Amino acid sequence: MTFAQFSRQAGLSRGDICREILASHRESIKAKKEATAVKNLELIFDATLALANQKGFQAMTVRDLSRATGLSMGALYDYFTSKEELLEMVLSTGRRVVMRLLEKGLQEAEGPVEQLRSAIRTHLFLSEAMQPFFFFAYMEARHLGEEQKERAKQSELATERLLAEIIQRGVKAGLMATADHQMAAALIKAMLQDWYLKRWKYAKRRLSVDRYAGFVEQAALALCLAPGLPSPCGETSKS
Amino acid sequence: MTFAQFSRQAGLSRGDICREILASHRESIKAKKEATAVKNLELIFDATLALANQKGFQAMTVRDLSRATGLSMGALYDYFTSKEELLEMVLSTGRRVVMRLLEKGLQEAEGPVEQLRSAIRTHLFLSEAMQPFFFFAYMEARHLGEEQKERAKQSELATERLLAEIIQRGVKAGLMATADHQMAAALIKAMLQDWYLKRWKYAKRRLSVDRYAGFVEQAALALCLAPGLPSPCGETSKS
DNA sequence: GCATAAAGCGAGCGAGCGATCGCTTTTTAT
DNA sequence: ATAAAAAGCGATCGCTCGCTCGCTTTATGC
Repeated sequence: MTFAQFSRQAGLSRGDICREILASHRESIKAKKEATAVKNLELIFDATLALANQKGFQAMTVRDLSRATGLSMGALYDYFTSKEELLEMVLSTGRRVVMRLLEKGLQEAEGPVEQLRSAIRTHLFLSEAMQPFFFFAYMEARHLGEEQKERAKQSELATERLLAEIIQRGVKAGLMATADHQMAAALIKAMLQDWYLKRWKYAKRRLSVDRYAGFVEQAALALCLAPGLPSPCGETSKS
Repeated sequence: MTFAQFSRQAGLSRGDICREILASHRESIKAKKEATAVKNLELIFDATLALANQKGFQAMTVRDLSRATGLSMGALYDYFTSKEELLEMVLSTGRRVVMRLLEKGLQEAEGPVEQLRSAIRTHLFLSEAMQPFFFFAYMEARHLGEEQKERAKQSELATERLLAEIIQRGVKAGLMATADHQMAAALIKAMLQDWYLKRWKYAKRRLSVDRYAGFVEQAALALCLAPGLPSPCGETSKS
């Protein structure tokens, strides 16, 4: 699977996402006509991600947002009740879309090794297609309230667990060998996240997400398949 | 080398660091007596890192800092001329200390494999000893002015290059095999950074930095020594 | 074409920010 | 004990922020 193939089948247009936001915040959004509401929500969300990723959500002012969208202060507040709610809208909607696509992309592979490859590619392609959102969610998570911050941490742990369980199945099937499947998953996750956190670095090197995915796959398999290396926690591998 | 050994020999007390800050900003700091200045600089820097890592530097107010340090607004401004200068003071001093210790820690290993191990451990132990600073520098880098932001990027690339050069020497010596030493270095760096970025996760698991270092070492060697895997960029390994 | 609803506007509000400075308290030296 | 120097203080300033609301403009239905 390449990124081009993934993009074609994922079908995550901004319009669809904004329609979803509209549906889940119908009562607090003043606009009555769907076409108008979706058009402005697209403007607002694009501008929010662009501005916040450049200078941080706290440093971004609602007046900045007004300038970037072409909407007045008053018009903006027809779509959210406070700046904090805007943050929460972006994050909760994004998280929902990501979770849906991640689970969908994983059901199709069979065998632990293929599942690991699939999980790596799906995660990378998703973070490529929604890079501004992924970066935003990572950097702004600590500015959230306690319950929202907890959800962000749970989201991180959930994707790590997903990787760990694949590796655990691989070990049980005798296809993989690692001293600690949770730790292996954590290291793989760190490599996956580097793609959207260090975009500037990889963009400068003209490295495509397909090639990056290839490297991470190779590294992950070297890590999980490697036999006989001394285990750092005192046990040897289980194979 | 363990973290305990590293801590003993590194000798980076807060007092020493603050004395260094004082020396490099002597003209703009109003306090005349060194003892007083160092004591207050310690208060200010500790509180700044704690507050900024909890809510972000932008969201932290100088009044928060006043409350946390027990110093008045006026007294604080005897130690920096603006909130922005405070940010720059913390980052530039931290960067200087880190660079000095990193280079010092690396001169003592011989042979590419031992140098790679040493680089991994030194980086991890340093980020453990100065975790608040590392986290701060990572998260606040984009709030800096353009020239400071450029220095932060250069710093990131410098440590990556350091790893890449070790791997390149290992390949030339026939001890390592990888399709792309720069990419291998980038992935190792991502694993190193995860330690101070996801502190909450590893703390909850009661994972020591020594054990984490063992895992990363194992992963890095699996990545660099792995023979015969198909290269994702179309060439086979050079060995 | 007109009445009504929907959408959009932006000056203005109070709050809280970074930063200042004339004054008081503490320390030091004689 | 006293004068000078150093350190510490916090009310106050100008400014910008998030947010509001009465008004204008645009779209819709008959």
